[in-house]
Amino acid sequence: MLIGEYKHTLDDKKRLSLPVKFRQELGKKIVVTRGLEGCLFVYSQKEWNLIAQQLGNLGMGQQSTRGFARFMLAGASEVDVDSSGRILIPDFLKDFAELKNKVVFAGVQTRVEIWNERSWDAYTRRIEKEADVLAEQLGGIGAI
Amino acid sequence: MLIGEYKHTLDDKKRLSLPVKFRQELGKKIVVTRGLEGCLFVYSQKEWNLIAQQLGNLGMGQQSTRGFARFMLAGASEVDVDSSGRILIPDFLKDFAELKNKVVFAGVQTRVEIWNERSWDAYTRRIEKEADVLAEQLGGIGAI
DNA sequence: ACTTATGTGGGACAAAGTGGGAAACAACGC
DNA sequence: GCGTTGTTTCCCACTTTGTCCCACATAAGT
Repeated sequence: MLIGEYKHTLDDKKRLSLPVKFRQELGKKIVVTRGLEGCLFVYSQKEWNLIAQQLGNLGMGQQSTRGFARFMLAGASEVDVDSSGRILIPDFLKDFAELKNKVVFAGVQTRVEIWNERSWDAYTRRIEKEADVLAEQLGGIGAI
Repeated sequence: MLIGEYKHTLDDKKRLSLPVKFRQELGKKIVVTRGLEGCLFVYSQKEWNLIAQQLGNLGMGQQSTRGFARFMLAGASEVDVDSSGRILIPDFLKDFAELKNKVVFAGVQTRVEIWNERSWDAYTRRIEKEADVLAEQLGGIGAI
């Protein structure tokens, strides 16, 4: 399971080293795509196949699902992990997520998210405040 | 069942020894996550899997559950217990809970909580004052 | 008082993360 | 065609952090 939070640096050559804890589970070929709330989603090849299949199953019927499928599929990029555990972030994804020198990796079970540091800090601060309320709601379904 | 209160020290290397009474029940691999009221939650691998599964079942459709899943999952860290019964607290969790040199372990049935000493003292003092009121509320449902 | 268990500290070593240079490659102008 | 420029890829090296191991101190039990 992919969990945890790590701060890494995106260097001038657009290289980004993956946290060691994620390397084994992600494998040598991974998929990076546009995510929600302005971050990037990272999947292992295997997980990506499942996601792609589910997006395909949504069908062509509705405009909104077509849009979401395009968002995820067209925004996807297959990248190799190099010998020192680093990946190259394509320009359009770097721009999309507004990645600067400092980025945050966040493991969320089946995927890893890549955030611009400032956005992540702002997001977590907001969620922290809401966490108590959310916990109460979820408590009702026995989650905690 | 995990019960009791223990004061331990977090050293310069961010090492923290677990109270002996908790070691057996928690096992060799444990999970530390962001908790509520500014403390950390500690679960055994087994307990954590139950929680992670329920969080996974929430799906990534809704914004609020996505937020809470990120809070709990990205806020989590799987840590090993070393040969002398110590764990390493990641930086972001140390910052989150504002842990200083002295911390408090509190056993709460299925989980252990880790508190900054001052927050714990303040929290318990507050709860003590409210205890009689809380007891009345709980008395109404036959708990006490 | 002696032995055992527990909590704490420090030093040595290994590994992770990061930066920079050299080689390979393509695009461009002269 | 040739050289220049800029980009990409690979490899090496440095710095910091994490990990392991051992030692000491205090407390508890015999």
